[in-house]
Amino acid sequence: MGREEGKHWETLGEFIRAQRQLANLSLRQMAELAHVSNPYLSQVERGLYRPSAEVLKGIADALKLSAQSMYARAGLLDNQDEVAANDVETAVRLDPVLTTEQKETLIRVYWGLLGKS
Amino acid sequence: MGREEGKHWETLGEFIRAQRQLANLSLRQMAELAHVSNPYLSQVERGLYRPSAEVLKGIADALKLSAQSMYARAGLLDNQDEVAANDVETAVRLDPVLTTEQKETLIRVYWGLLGKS
DNA sequence: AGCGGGTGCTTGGTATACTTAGCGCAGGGT
DNA sequence: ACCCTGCGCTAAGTATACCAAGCACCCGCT
Repeated sequence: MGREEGKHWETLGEFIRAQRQLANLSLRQMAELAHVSNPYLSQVERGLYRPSAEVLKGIADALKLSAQSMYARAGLLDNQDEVAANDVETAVRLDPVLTTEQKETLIRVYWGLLGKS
Repeated sequence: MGREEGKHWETLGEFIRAQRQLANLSLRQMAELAHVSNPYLSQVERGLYRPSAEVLKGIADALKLSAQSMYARAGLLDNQDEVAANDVETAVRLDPVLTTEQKETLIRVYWGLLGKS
């Protein structure tokens, strides 16, 4: 009844699925990593269920991203400045693997996406 | 099977109860603030249940604590790798401006530069 | 004596998170 | 052809988070 929150959940599922495919993981592989069953993960990805925080953390671990960003995505962490203030640009510049030119192009792409010139 | 995690839950309940009494709130008062029933809050405080993240956030709000410290207390946030998470991927994922698809493409470009498939 | 309103706790039920077994389909070897 | 292995999804069940109603007790009032 009364519980009518935002629609974070649908987009959360899409987000998880996108990240999983980005990591080239199958449902079952990731389900095992996240310590959940594969059908359940499937339903979570399609927005049928809102996973508990434990599961969310497992998923975050499996995807190797911070639990914080997961919670933020799920709308469980409203305080946006609690989420680290690491912006894309500095992260790119700090990357130990990329060459300088690669960093430039990547940042250029980023700026392009932002619409900045 | 072997889901044998730490005993954060018992101490979490004690913690919540202590904070509640510190704020001079009765069970029912705080239950209303946290949008849960008072019997349930009672049981949470005595460690009978492990509350979901939503409830945890409600409690944190009611106690005017950061949800983050609540999750940390509940063992849902491994504080170690949270600090070190300034690689490019997570930075992109945390970006507040980009859309999900844009993040995907950007990460794909990044992976491409790295030579990973 | 009785009320009325406060406290925290127990009980029984409902909603939903989560699992195990199994379906149907696609691609690769024999 | 036929198996095998992998994919994602469905169906049906179990476990548990969560709630509404009510109990027992205490304290201040009349």
